[in-house]
Amino acid sequence: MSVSGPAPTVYDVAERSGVSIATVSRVYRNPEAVRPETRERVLAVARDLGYVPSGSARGLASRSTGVLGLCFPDYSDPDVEAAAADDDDAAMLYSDEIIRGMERAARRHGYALLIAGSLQGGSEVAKVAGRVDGFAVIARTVATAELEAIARRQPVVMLAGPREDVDGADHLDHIEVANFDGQRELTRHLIEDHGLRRLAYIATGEDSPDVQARFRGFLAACHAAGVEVDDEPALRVWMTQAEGARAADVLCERGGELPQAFLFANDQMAVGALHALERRGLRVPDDVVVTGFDGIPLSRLVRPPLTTVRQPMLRMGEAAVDLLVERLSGQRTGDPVSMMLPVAVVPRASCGCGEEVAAGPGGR
Amino acid sequence: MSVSGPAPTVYDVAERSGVSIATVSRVYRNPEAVRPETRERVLAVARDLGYVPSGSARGLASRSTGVLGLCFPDYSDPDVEAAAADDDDAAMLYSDEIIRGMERAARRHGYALLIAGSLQGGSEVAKVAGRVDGFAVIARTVATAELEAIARRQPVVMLAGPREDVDGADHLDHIEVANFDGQRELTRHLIEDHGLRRLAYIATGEDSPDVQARFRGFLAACHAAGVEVDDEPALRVWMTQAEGARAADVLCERGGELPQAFLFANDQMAVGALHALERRGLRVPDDVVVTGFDGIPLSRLVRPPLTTVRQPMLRMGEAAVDLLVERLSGQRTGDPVSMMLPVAVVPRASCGCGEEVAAGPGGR
DNA sequence: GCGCTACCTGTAAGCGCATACATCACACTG
DNA sequence: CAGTGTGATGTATGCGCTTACAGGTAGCGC
Repeated sequence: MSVSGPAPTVYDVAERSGVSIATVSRVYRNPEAVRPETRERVLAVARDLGYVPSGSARGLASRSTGVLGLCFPDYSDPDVEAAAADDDDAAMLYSDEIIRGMERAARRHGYALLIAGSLQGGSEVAKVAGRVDGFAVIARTVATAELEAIARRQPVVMLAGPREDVDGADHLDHIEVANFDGQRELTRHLIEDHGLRRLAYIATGEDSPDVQARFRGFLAACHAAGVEVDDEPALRVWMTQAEGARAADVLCERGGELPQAFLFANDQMAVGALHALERRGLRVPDDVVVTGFDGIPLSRLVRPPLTTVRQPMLRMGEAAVDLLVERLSGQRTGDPVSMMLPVAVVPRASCGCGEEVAAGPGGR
Repeated sequence: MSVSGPAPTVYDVAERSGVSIATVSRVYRNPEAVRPETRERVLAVARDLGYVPSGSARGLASRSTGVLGLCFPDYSDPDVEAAAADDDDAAMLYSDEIIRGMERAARRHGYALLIAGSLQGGSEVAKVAGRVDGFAVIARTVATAELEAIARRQPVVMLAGPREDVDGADHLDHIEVANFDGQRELTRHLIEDHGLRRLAYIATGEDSPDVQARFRGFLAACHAAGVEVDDEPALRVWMTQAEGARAADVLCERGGELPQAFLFANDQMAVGALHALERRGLRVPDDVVVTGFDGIPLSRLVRPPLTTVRQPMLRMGEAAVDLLVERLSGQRTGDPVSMMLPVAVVPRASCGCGEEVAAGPGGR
């Protein structure tokens, strides 16, 4: 009933099917090179021995693993019991979407995906780097210097984060999202198309480069339109729904004129604010406009549907795999590339735009 | 700029730091066994050589990889371009949550996670099985016979699916969710606490064992309460929002008395139905009660908040890792276990229950 | 000063597979 | 019938590391 003895190897299969280990190996790696009847015989033996080729041995011998990797940060509560019970946390994360994008793309290219999160920049990199042919790292998960050293010997692509992070890194490919452009465009939309001028930007406490870029995009649009704004966000809170609700409360109770619009640095906060405003009896968008950033699925489902900027996270995962595969296949060998994925402003009811996008789930 | 030569090995590090390869190895595997100054010297050399131990070689030599695996089905549109643009599909999937649960739990135990999806039961199992110390498989991804053969040599746990699937499998551990109990309990709630008797169950087209169990739970509750129902679901549609909306429309237009409640086999369909009913001017829960199943995050965010049954997907991932680790550490060696995770009915406004749970995101 | 122990380091033998190369059988060609 | 090519298989080596086991050195008590 329990695990029975050591796993069978090529030697076992070879012996029992009366061939050499080379032939067994060929049955798996290069089946056409083996006579059909031999092949069948070997496979039959393998099957009833429960033989599975050792990935480690194969990796060693062939100098490639057939696996791509991803290192991502996990900011979650270390106490997983709590995290599991936490609704807010159960929403789809940034990284989940990248994982899915990468896994699908990797599979298309015949690779599997090895993932390893890290809490405080632990050295899971080494664990990953050593067992994959190439890997992606979400920005700020691993020190750039360490990555650069590894990237000298194996393809590495950095995801998100600003380009400056990879300046001076001669080997890191880089993919980022047009945070700046997206927030600027959304802000421009509010100013020009909706005629708003009193705007409050709510950023996050962590100094995420992405959030910084978004805020700069916001500033740029304001300056371009001659709208007065502070050089600092109106508020900084954590990027959760609860905190977004709190932010809305704070801004409402802060003296002076109520802003015409709350621009949140992500959707989660914006959704929280929507609820807080509803409780206060303020109507969105009539009394105040609310916008988010990310384009998470529920941004479309809240009432009113949330105007936001859609980030192509799945695409980012795919693009990462593409870059890695290009390097691995030798199609590309030169200097590192730095690509920027476009984002799309998604105007919905929370900024006063038509209901057409909010019509419902049927409207694909 | 490009990848420069072969990766450095223990030999390179050993040579340049004037020690033997055994010492280099010990620096990584058993640092206390090496004199501190030696250790530092080796690490320094390793660092500036960009040395990373080869996972394959280590795996071969030590007969363990430090990696756990997960095989899951991916029903998504093979055309990823389309899938990426598809909102419905961008919702958090079943598997995403399991992946996250497993990754976190694996990390706590010092393992990384290797994931491989499969479209039509391709043999990604072999790819995974060969490179991990143990792995989990979501039901119906891989033929049970094949799994059983592998499970003779390495811990394997089957996730979800009915217990019958692992009957006769002497080596497969098994984790399932109390689908039957959950749906029965929810149904009982509608019948007894809300006094409803005309219930319509909407199942899915695929004959998922989980959905079947849910339907049986529904039937059991009806029979127990003496409520008349067909032996077949009122309708079978795909498990998407769009299809849920369509289902609601069909049921509304079907002649005869309108059911008092629509019980959907999952949340996605129920959310779709909510929108469809709103369009038709029907009020939930006053005109008709709607319930879902799964407890996905957006079930709490739609209006009205959706009564549902919460499935502990993160827990399932954790439990899978726990089982694997127990086997690997030799803490457990006997017959396979089959555990059932409890679910919780979450009564919310869509069945007429209090608004307290729907108060907002702040209410943790 | 001797033997003993404790600690550190080196030696060497694989781990299971891929693969270049050698071998062999078997047509075919001329 | 020797000569030559072709396809199937075997032989042998090494991939980079872990890990007994075997030294070697220094400290200790007597």
